[in-house]
Amino acid sequence: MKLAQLVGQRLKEAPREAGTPSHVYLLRGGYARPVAAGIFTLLPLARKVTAKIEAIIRREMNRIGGQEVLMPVVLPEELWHESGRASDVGAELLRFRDRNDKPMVLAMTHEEAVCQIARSEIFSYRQLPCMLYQIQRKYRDEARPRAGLIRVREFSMKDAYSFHASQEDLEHYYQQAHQAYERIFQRVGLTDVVSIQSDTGMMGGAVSHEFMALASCGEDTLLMSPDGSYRANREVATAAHSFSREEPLPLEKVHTPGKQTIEQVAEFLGADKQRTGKAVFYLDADKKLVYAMVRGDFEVNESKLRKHLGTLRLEPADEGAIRAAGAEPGYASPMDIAQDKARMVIDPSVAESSNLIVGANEPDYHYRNFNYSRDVKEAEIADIATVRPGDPCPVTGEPLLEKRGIEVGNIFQLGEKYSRPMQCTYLDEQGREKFLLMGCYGIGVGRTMAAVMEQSHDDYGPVWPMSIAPFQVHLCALNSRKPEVREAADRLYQQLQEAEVEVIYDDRNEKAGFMFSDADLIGAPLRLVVSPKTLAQGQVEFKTRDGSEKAMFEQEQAVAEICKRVEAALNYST
RNA sequence: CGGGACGUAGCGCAGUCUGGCAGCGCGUUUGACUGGGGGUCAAAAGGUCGCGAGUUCGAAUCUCGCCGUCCCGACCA
Repeated sequence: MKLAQLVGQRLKEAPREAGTPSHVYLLRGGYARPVAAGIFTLLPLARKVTAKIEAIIRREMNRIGGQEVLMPVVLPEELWHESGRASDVGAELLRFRDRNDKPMVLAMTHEEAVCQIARSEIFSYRQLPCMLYQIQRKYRDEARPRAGLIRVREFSMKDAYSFHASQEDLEHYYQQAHQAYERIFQRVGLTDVVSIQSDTGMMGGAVSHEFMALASCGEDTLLMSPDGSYRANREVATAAHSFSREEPLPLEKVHTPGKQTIEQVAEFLGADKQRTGKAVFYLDADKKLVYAMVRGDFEVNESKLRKHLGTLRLEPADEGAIRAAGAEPGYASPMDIAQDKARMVIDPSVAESSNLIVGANEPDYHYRNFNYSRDVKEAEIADIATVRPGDPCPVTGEPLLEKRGIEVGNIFQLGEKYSRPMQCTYLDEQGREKFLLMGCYGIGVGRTMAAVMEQSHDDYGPVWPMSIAPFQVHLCALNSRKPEVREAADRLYQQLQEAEVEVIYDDRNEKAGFMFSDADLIGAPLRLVVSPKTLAQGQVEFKTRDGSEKAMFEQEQAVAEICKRVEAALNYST
């Protein structure tokens, strides 16, 4: 391919909307163009990269017995009613009607569709286990797309679904999938990927892991022990706190005029925030009030709370709802909540501490010396506190580190979550009808490309690993109007093509710096430069994009060297 | 959905406060020179100033409404 004909202009300056490195280089390098918020066209460079990522995914899915299928993007909404998710998910699911006024949706994932196949095609334990996968587009009507291809509304995803006759078999396969994912991310060149415990969220199921590419622009927050033995999404992370108990002192009502926040109360009473209790009110999916309480120096973790409550939605409660349960906003007391009007969930940081300052349930008053076991009759105790960096690791006890990550993949043990409502059954050896046990496994393709860019770039552009580079070699002919340069470069171009090396050839009559800048933005791992200077020595210049190597070769040697390196880099073995 | 910023040529921006010919740099086209990190000179093409109303002799500029994009938060397999 000649660079002059490559569609996708390189830009000297980044468009204003681009913030993160991958977003900047996707736009500057001519990889992708925005069509609407969170909706992109992939230009040839990006499509070459994603095609290579997809090929790697296919190989690894096939290796663990995957069978590729292709399910539709447009699905009847009734399928989503069958699974029960039509009412669980909100506006992210784009719903519309077809010409016959039939309610339809754009698939945001394909559990329902694959269940429909499973129940019509899988009848016997003899067919199990099996796994179906596809690489297909998904649409999620995200409230806030961001960071280029990292969070988009329409995207390409590899999604896989496995079916099993037993929990043991599901768990065994889950391990295989986990290993396949590690191979995939290694092969695409992601250097910092960790699998972490995660929230199952709307997918449901018992066990799940997220694969996180560590990157500062990542939107997920991870907590890790320094030795890496504990890794969890902040949504589920726990800490091994120890709380000190003291002899309970008598309750004492104190005047705290106008002091509503923890900061104000603690400062006014000259106490540490650790000596206070913080009340936070929510409304669950049924609009029932939830009273959540953590120690004053903690924050309520809504993911953990949601999971504990078994609800998919939580919203902050307004003052009216709080008052309706007999609580005073700003001065809420855990002792005066009408039990039938609110669910009270108390974090161990409160339940296991002594003599805390809490609200007195009337304006401008707090209590000192609140003790959960003495002062509260009925409440649920659950870990609902957000873990902070520095908190003690639940495994090693060391201070936890906080990192940011891009979720490039995830795997779930779904069990019967979908097979039961959708009636996906098979007959076991005894002829009994049973529900299929399912696992599901996703990888975001475009997001993976962006994550590689985030992890592998310099000030001039992406530095692609050979395995997914849009081109393997960038050939520059400097001063190409000189016949000897053109002749030598043309010959190199031809030889490389004949050797089936993927080469981008820049024979434009441009200044060296201009051409090098374009080459940096395209990011091919190897570069050859032909110029009057190199030809004076009968040679061409060889460079690696990462700057680690530079050498002069005779032409034939150069071709041989390139072939050798391309082959070596792609010859992946496990 | 809450808060903030922005919308003028393909990209980056000035002009808007204080109404009066639509500008600059880069990129693109043509030619010459140049030749190892976005070069120089000359010429050229390229605009419903986000959209719609209104005020005015006159609106990119003032007023009202709408749309879009980005950032922070909420939300999110």
